Amino acid sequence: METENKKILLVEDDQNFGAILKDYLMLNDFDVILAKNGMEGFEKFKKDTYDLCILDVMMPYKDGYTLAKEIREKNKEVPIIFLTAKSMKEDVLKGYKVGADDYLNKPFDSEVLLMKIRAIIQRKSSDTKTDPTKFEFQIGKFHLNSKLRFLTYEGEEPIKLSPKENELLKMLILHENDLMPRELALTKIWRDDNYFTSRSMDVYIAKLRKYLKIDENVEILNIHGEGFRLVVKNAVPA
Amino acid sequence: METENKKILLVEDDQNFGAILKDYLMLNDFDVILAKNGMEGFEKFKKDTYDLCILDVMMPYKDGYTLAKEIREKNKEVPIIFLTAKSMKEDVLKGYKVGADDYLNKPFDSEVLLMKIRAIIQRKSSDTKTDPTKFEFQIGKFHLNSKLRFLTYEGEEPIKLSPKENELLKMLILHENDLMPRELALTKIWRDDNYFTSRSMDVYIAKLRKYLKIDENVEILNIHGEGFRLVVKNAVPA
DNA sequence: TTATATGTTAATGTTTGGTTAATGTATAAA
DNA sequence: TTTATACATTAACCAAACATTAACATATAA
Repeated sequence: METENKKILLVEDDQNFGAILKDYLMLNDFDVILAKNGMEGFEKFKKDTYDLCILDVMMPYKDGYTLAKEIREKNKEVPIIFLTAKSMKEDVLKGYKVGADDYLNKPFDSEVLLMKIRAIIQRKSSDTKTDPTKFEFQIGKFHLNSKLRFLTYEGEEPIKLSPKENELLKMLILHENDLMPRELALTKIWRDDNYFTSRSMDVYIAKLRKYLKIDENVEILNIHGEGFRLVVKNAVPA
Repeated sequence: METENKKILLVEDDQNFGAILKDYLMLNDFDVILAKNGMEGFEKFKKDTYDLCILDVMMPYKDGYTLAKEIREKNKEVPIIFLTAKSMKEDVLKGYKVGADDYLNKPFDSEVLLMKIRAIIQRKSSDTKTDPTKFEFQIGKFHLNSKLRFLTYEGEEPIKLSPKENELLKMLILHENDLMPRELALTKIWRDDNYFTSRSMDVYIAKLRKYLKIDENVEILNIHGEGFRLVVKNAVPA
């Protein structure tokens, strides 16, 4: 659908390698801006907002750590991954001190990089999600208005949700693709955690599953002994 | 590089042996502070910060376990290695319960000690690993999400892990290419060490091996009487 | 060799979850 | 006061997930 691709700032002085990596990432549905040194990287960083920065450590003019420090002054949130040929521990540590989110030694497996990128982006974007004033949510093709307690799907009739159904679904959405711990829902929504409230919650999960069944891309999974997880499979790109 | 040497607190009542060991460690680029009994050891521990403690178990005034307990009250992180002439199981267990990271029977091979020291220090201080908030791990081409409890490999369907499978695999990964002592897993994960929990653990090792079989570069080896070792062969360049 | 440790699969036991229906409870309409 | 209603809880039954134990084969160390 219309979901924007995540934007990555890639700073890499090896032009050859940089270009290959850029192409690879773009093939995997990221928007990539490539800078060929630290100076240029910082200029480009200031001119736009990014979901992730991938910085080579060893670069002329300005190394990756210095650049990272400058980036951190402007933005404390944006995830940073360092690429380095060194595997020496001191360097890794230095990176984390500067605020790295992860570290990758060259040569690296491109699959690994992709997974790290996805994991990091997901992690970051899910902790910025907790705005208590927000009451409208999109989940796959569903739309939840948690103030009016309506769940709508495409052209279908809106489904009216009971207070408990509503709160539970909202909490699941706030933890989209992540674990919503059983205990959390019970203490926040049921205000008690015992055998019966727990069974009650299971009954509500069943109700929600019934509502969500019309969209096969949305489902509530159980993580045995831990809680539930609302997963939304990727909407297929056009 | 300018990296500071790692600082080790060595507590050993046999003055002769203590001095030799101290020299040996210093020759290998560690800073070593030697204390000749538990009391003195604790005093020295309080006065400085250390990267590792090596404690003899049998000492006058205050034995190694008691000292370890005191150290743990002050500092839950610092790695501890016990040295002991005894190889009795109860003692080993007692050590792990007190929070030991490893165990070494006298007489021991000094090379072995060195390796253990290096492995432990790296494990602990490459701090992302100790960070309890970290739940994603890369192991060869596998990726473990220990929060959602699944193991993915390349494009394959994620494998769902049970709580025990998950914890055991995580512990193996934290000791990657190094020994994961049997007793450590049993005391931390099974919270008990007896014939049956030990057999149970073997069953879980078999399960994990089955999952990991798809990648021939990753395997779990047994070290007879000691524990297991997760080895990862050559990471392939991109 | 002999005792002990491990590998592995299957059987058994236990806990947790999925689901539907019955029951309880409050509120407001008839 | 009844009755309808919306909602929540409890009950009951079954299935799935998980953990342990058993059983037997094999390996290792002394």
